[in-house]
Amino acid sequence: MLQAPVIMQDHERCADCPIRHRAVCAYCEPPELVKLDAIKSYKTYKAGETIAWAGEPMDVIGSVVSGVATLSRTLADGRRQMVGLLLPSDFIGRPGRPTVSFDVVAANEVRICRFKTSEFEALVSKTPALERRLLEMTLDDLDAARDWMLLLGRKTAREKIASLLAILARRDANLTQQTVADGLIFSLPLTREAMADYLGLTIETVSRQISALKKAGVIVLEDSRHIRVPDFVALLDESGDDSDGGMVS
Amino acid sequence: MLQAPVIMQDHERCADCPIRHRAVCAYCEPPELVKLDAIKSYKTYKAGETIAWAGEPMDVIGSVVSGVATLSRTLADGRRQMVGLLLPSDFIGRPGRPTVSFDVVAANEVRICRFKTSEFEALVSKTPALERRLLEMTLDDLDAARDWMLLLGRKTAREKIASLLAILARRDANLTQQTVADGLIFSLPLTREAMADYLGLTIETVSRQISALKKAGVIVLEDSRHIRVPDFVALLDESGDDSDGGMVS
DNA sequence: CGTTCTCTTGACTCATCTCAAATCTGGTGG
DNA sequence: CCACCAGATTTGAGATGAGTCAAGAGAACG
Repeated sequence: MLQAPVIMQDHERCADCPIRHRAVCAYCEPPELVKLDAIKSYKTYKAGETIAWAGEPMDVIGSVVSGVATLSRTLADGRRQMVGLLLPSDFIGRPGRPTVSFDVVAANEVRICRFKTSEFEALVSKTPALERRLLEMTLDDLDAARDWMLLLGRKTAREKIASLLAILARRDANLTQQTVADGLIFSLPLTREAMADYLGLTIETVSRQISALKKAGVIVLEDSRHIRVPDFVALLDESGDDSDGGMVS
Repeated sequence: MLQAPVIMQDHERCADCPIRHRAVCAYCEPPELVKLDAIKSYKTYKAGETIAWAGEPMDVIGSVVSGVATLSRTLADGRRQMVGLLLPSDFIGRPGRPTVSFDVVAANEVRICRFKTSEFEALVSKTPALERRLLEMTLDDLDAARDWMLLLGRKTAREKIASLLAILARRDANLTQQTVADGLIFSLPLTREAMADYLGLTIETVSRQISALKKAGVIVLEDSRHIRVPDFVALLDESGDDSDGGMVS
C-alpha cells in the first residue's frame, strides 16, 4: 500500500535521485551527471494540469520523477484516446522534433526533472550513454504500444479492464516488493474517465465491467480508488493473455 | 517496357542500394558501409511465408529492401492484431533482445538485407551513425504506433477503412511522384484479411465498408486490389482526422 | 450542507460480429 | 480454350457487445 506522499526535495545531486538507475541518465557516469546537473531544473504540476498541448512547440523535455502523466490524442469531434502512460523514470518529449503531437496531462501530482530541449539535444549528441539509454527506452515504449494495440483492437471490454488492472497490480507489486502470488492491494492512479480513454471504452462500460469483475470475485473494491486482488492468476485469466507467458520453451 | 528483363541483383555495394538513404544505414559514411557490406547477406521470402515466429530466438535482423511484411500478435484463442507494417527501408528485429515478440510475415514477395544479430549489435555499439539512425527510426515507429492506437480505440469501421486507404494512397503518391490532388490509382498490397487484422475488424466488415465507400463515390474499384480515388480530400473527410492537419497556427 | 464532480446502474439503440451462402478470381489440368 | 477447384471477396440475416441517454448515489470541497 502506498504511504502518504513524501514531500520531495529537489535532488540537487543526480546521484541521490530516486529514478537515477531507470531514467534516461541510467548509464551516465559521474562526470556526465555533473553536466546534466548543470542544465536541469525541477517543476511540479498539479493533478489535471496540462504539461504540454498537442501541436505546441515543446521547449523543455525531461523525466517524470514522481506521479503519473498521460499522453493523449483527440479527434476533431472530441473523441479521445490515450496513447501513452508516463510513470516515474519515463521520458517526456521527443528529441529531434520541435512540437509534441499529443496532449500531456498530469493524472496526479507530477514532478519533472527537465532540460531545455536544445541543451539536452546538444548533450545527447556528445554523450553515447544518453543516446543508448534513450534508444533502449524508446524500444521498450514501442513494445508496450504494440501490446496496447492488441488490447485496443481485439480484446473485449472485460478483458481490457482485467488487462489494465493486471498491469497496475504488477507494477505496484514491483514498487512495494510484495509478492504477486497472494492477495495484494493497490491504488488506482486513474479516474474512470482516464481508464476509458486508455482502453478505448466509455466511462459507463468501464464502471460496469469493474462491477462485473467485483461480482465475479476477481477483485474487491476497498474504495473506488483502491483495489484488492485475492488471486492474481484469476485476474490474468480474465485478461485474455496467454497465461503461460514466457513459460514456452 | 525495357527490352532486357531486369533481374534484381544482390546490391553488392551498399552505395547502389535502393534504400540506401532511408534505411538504418542512412547516416553511414563509405568506410562504415564497407563494414556493413562485409557482414550482410540477402534473402527473399515468398508471399505468405513467415519470416520469424513470435517467441522464437531471432538470430538475424535487417532491413526490408523491397516488398511488404507485417508484424502481428495473436491471442491464445486465435484473435490476431497486426501491430506493424514493414515497408522498404524499415527495420526488422529488435536490437538488445534475443527473441521477437510477434510473428513477422511476408505480405508479398519480400527481399531482406540481413545481418547476424550479434555482429550487427557489435557494429552498432561502435558506430554512432547507426545508433542515431536507429533511434530516429524507432521514434518514428512509436509515433506511427500512437496514431494507430487512436484509430483502433476510437474510430468507426468506415473511418478505419478510409484512414488506411488514405495512408496507402499517400505513400503510393509519394513513390510515384504523382500529385495527390487529382484522381490517383494505387494497388492494395494487403488482402482483406490483412486489412481486417490491421484495423481490428472482421473481413466482412472490411468488405462492407469498402462497398459503402464505393457506393458513396469516394473510391472506385478498378479491381479488388486496385483502387482509384477521384477526390483525395473527400477520402480524408471520411477518415475522421483533422482535415486541417498542421495548418493550425 | 448545499454544490459539484465522480461513479454506478438501468433501459434502449445501434454498430459490428457471427454464421451462412452466393459470387468472383486465378490457377490447373485436360 | 474450357471445366473445375480452392481461396478470396461480397452479401444477407440475425445476434450481441458496447454505446447513448438518463437518473440516482456517493464523495469531495468550500
